[in-house]
Amino acid sequence: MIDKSFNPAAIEQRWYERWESAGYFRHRDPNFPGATPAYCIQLPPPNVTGTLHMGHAFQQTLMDALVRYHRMRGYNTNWVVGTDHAGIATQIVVERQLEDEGKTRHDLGREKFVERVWQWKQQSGSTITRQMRRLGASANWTYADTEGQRGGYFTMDARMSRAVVEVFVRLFEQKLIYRGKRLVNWDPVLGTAVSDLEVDSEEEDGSIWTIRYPLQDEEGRHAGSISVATVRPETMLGDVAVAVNPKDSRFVGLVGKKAILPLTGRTIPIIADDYVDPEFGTGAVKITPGHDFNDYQVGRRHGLEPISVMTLDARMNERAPEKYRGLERFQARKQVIKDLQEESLLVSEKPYKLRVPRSGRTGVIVEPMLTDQWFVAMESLARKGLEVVAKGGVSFVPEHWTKVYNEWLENIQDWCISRQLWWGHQIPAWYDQDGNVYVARTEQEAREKANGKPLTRDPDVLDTWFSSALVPFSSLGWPEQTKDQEAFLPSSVLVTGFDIIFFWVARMVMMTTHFTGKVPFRHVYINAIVRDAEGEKMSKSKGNTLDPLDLIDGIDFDSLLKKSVAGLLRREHKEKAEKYARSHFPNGIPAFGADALRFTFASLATFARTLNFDLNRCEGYRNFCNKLWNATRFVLMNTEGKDCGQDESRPASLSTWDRWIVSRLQKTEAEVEQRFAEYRFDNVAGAIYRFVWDEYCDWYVEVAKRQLQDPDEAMQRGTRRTLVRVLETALRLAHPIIPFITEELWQKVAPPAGKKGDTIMLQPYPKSQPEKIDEAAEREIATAMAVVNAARNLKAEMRLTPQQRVPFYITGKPGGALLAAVEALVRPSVIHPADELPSSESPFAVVDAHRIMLHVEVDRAAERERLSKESARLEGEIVKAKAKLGNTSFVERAPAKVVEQERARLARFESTLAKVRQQLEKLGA
RNA sequence: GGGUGCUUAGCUCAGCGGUAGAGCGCUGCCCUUACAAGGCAGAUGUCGGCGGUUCGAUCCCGUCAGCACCCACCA
Repeated sequence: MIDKSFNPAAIEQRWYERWESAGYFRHRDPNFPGATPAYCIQLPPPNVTGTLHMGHAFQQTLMDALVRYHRMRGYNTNWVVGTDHAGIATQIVVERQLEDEGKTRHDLGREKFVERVWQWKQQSGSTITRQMRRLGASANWTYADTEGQRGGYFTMDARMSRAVVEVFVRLFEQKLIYRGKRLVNWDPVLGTAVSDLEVDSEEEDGSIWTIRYPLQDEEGRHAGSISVATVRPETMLGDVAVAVNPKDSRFVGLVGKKAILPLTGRTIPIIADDYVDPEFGTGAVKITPGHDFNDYQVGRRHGLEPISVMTLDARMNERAPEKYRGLERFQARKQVIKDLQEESLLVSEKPYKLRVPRSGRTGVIVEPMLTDQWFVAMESLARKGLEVVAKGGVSFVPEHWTKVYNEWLENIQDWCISRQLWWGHQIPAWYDQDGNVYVARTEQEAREKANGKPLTRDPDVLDTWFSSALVPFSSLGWPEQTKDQEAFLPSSVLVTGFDIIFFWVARMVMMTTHFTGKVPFRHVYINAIVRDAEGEKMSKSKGNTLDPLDLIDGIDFDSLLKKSVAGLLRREHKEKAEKYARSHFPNGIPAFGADALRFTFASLATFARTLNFDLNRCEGYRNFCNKLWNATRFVLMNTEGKDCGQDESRPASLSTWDRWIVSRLQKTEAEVEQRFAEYRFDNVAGAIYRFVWDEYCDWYVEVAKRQLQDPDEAMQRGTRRTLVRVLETALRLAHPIIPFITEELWQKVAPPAGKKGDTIMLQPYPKSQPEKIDEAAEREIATAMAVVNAARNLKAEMRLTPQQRVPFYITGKPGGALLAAVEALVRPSVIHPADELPSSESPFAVVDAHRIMLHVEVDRAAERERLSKESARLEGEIVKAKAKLGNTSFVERAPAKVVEQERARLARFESTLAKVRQQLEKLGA
């Protein structure tokens, strides 16, 4: 016999290993005879050196549920998984490690540094894949990376790298990749360009300065001045013009004249451009093409050469006056302001709210910097990306995300893909001494192209997202024509967060369409972002993060506290984290197990865009697992070693209750199927929860207890058969969401249910059989339930304990199912079916055609009060119903069915009221 | 400045034209031979405000308010 209560730790560990080693997760050879349709999901590859967080756990739960569901439905499932080299993120981590040793990457040199990163990858690379396994992810780990860690592909392994090079070369040959000196977002701390998407701009408090630029007439004499407004005074050293709006009458005479750029003595032209808003500031704008994106455009329009006045680490360079050289940009700002003040050229300084662009990685203010970079020309790719979505080849769930996708692609800029980092795919481009570029698959090939000239390779690496964009096909063996590609591209659905629609989803669509002519996936399910119970973003500094593993294994308070403050540097963050832990987890976290965690995630997976993770919900679903466990325990106690009707030749009779639960099961199966198709995991989980708990446990099992005592052997046999078969089906139904407990229990339940198999994982998924839906049984049971509920109400009203057994009277010729339920659930001392209730002061209730009574001595006053309340409620309902039916437009215009329903309601209320009044009279006498 | 989503019971959320729902929490009674991680019963809602469409609106439309997020080059 199984344990008295559910203990996840005892069962989870062993099952995963057995599943994996038995090869159940692997896809089948797509060419095997009688191949079933493919079902494929691409995992958004997590950072190879990262750890599993709640967002991952949530996403992966949904993916695993889909994969398990389809596997059981007979699909050839392939959950393609892997890890990402995460260029910047990983490089930063290793650089921090070096920092602790008092070194920089430059001390090591590129080769040694990259070696060191590989070491780190080796060491921590399997953490996250191990954690995925704890969650129960039935992923196809067989696409092993070069180190054979059984972690799926790695975006920098040989196979994936080959695809990256191939794509780069082809795009270059197609002139969709080009190199050029452009203004790009520059992170001066990392010393690399970043893409537009990697820059976040937040509104911050700053200042706006007005500076006076003296004017010069044709003879070089001073002739008044023009004032400009700026939030970045230090960039004035790189000004090349002052711009005004051509329609601005104030400046009509000035266009074409020269201004003297203060502090430098350079003269710069005054130009006219529509870009200038006459209403804003002074109506005149300093133009600094070397350090501002707008000014860059203005400069190009007017043929003005940009002047870059900063070095790559954001200090003033040799183009700035000597005084400022070497000053860091914000020191330079102070100095510039001071000097302008001294020359009486500073008109004003005012507080100002401005949007400050910061690097997503380092948080440092990004500097627009003129550098040589590689770009992907996006226009034609974006057009294809828009087209496949417009034509329905790819569709978003929920649908409204389509708009976000479209709007980004419609306004797309060229993608800067080069990064001045060391960790990543090095760009396959070589230069000769004259600066000619040779893009090639290998150095050998480049040399041939260069006719043997000495070459040096471009030191830059590619944006991590460049390789990620290729995953849908590179993971399946492209550029080889593989069978996997044939079968699993496009994948069925991509499950991911909205935060990477641009970074990843759109780029996969474009690249995959371009290179394979196929879409990467058919559906994009955008999952909610996981927040804490109060709806706050989870962040380490707030201390409100949860580790999914802690929810599975449990953690005591001290360890939790230690973990939550670990790695926090600032004291206020530590205090905050501690406070959060103390108020939310004063006793730590109990071990809920992976199944409970997964069920919780599924239940919370509505179409809302945020998911507030509530520990209490998790506890509730752990309890659900326990309920399932104990229901199984009960069934096993009553079926093991007994005849459960497997032998069809022996008589087994099925009661209305048996037929009812089977009928309900069919409807639940149908609902689950529909909900899965809609990606409404909350409703999948809800349907299973309600069936198991509210119907099977609360009603069927209770009635079954009585049926098992029935003297009729056939009845007993039928009951055992229903008990065990319905349970066995329910376990299969629930398996995609709660794989561990269902496997454990199924192993025990399958034999008495007449099922054979090594694992529940590969059993067929329950399919609704409409012929087993029994509406008559459902109607009869609905009445039986209503009678039981009414009787329970009466008992509660009279303050009878469950143990007190009193005579039960019922009119209206109750059927066997009803009486069985009353016997099992009301537990009267005796049941009296009768034509009329006995004349008594005992309370009674009316249910459909039945009047029921529990015969006891009553407290007349209390009973009068109860009946008065009931009578008032009924009167209210009658008034409402009459008003509705008295409304001629309702009767004439509402559908006949609705009107009929309303009439029936009214009649029911009236007859019940009459009976209640009668009883009241009796009591009042 | 554009755009999207949200506002329903104390909390977290379903529902979405025809009698307001779930889980958790709360109250009361029960250790009834699967389960106290349980059973039974109970309380709790101007379905954000205002208009409109409709026989009928929590649901559709308009509008306002609040919250959240995304995008954007105004110095």
